[in-house]
Amino acid sequence: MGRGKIEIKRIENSSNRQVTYSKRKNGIIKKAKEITVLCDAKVSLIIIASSGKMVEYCSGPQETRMKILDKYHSQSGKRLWDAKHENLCNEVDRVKKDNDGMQIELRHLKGEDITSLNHVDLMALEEAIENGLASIRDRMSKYMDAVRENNRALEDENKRLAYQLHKMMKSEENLRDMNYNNNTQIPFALRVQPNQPNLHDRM
Amino acid sequence: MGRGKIEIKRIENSSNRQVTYSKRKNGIIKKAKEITVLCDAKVSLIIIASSGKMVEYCSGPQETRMKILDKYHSQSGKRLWDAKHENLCNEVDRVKKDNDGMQIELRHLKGEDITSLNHVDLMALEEAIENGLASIRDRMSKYMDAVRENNRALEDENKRLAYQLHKMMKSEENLRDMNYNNNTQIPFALRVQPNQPNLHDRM
DNA sequence: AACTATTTATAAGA
DNA sequence: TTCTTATAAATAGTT
Repeated sequence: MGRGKIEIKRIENSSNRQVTYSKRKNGIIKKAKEITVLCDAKVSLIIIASSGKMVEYCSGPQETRMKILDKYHSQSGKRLWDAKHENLCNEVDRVKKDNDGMQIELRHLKGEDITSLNHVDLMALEEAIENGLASIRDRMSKYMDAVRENNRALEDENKRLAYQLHKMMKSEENLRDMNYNNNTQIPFALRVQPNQPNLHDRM
Repeated sequence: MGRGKIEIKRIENSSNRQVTYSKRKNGIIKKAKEITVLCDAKVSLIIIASSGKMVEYCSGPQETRMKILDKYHSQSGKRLWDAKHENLCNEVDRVKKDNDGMQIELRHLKGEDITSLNHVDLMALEEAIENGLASIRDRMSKYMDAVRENNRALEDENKRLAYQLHKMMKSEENLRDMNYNNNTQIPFALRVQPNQPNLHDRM
C-alpha cells in the first residue's frame, strides 16, 4: 500500500516507525469513524504509541464507551477492571457478612431464633443479655430496695405494736391481779400508717 | 475504494450494510494488528454491530487491555467505570450504614450508649429487651409476687395487731374507769412471724 | 463467498 | 510533520 510492499513486522528504523505509526493511526481512526456512520456500529478504539502517547476514538458520546465496555465485560466474561472492582466487591461481601452476623446477634438478643443454639451459646447469650440489662436492673433494684425498705418498716412497726401490746397485756394482768391499780401508763397513738409507695405506679 | 465511490453516511439497504460492516470490521482489525506489529503500538478495539454482536481486538494478552484502559483513564481524565464503581461505593456505604445502625442497636440492647436516647427510644428499647427477656422476667415476676404477698401479709398482720391493741386499750380504759373489772378477754399470741423469704438468696 | 474495477491508504522520497 | 506520488490494499458493486 505504498511505493513498495512491506512485511508486517516491527519497523526497526525509529523515525520510519514513528511516521508509519502516525499515518496508520489516522487511517484506523478514519476507518472506525466510517464504519460507525456507514453501518450503525459502535466502536471503542484506543491506541497507544510506543512513546506512551494515547489517542482514542469512541463512537458517540462519553457514556457510549462505558456501554461498549459493559458489553465487552458481559460478553467476554473477562473481568476488565478487576483491581478496583473486585476489591469493592470483596468489601461489599465482607460488610454484608458483618451485617448478617449482627442481624443474627440482634435476633438472639431479642430472644428469636434461639432454638438452634447449644448450651454454651445459650449461656453466653444469657450472660450478654444480663450484662445488657444493667440499667434496667438498676431501676429494678432501686424499686426492690424501696419495697424491702417498706417491708422492713412494716416489720419494725409490727414489732413495736407487738411490744406495746405485750406491755398492755402486762398492765392488764397487773390490773386484774391487784383488782385495782394506780397505773399511770400514758396512752399512745392507735393507728400507725407506715410509708408505703404504690407498687403499681412504680412498675 | 471499490467499484464506485460511496458517501460516508448510513447505508440504508440492510443487507448491504451488513456486508459492508463485515468487510470493514475485518479491515479495521487487520489494520489494528498491523500497527501493533509494525509500530510497537498498543491497541484496544471493540466493535459492536447494530445487531449487538461484538468483536474485539487487543494487542497483547488480556491484562494489556486493562493497562490500556488505565492509561485511558489517567490520560483522558474521563472516569470510565465510575458509574459501576460509584454504584459499588454507594452499596458499600449503604451496607456500612446498615452495619452502623445494627451496631448501635446491639450496643443499646447491651445497655451501652443509652445516655443519648430520648424517652420514646428508651421505652422502645426497654420493650425490646423485655420481650427478649421473657424467661428472666418470669423469674423476676414470681419473686416480685412473693415479696408483695409478704408485704400484704405484714400489712394484714399490722392491722390485726393494731386492732387488737386498740381493743386492749379499750379494756384497759374500762378497767381504769371501773377501777375494777370482770373482763373475760382471752390472751393471744404476742409474736407473729410472717412468711418472709430471703431476698438475697432469690436474686 | 468470490470477483474486480476503483477508491483509498500509505511507503518512500522530498 | 507535511506533501507528493507510485503502488499496495481495501472494498463497493456485481455475480
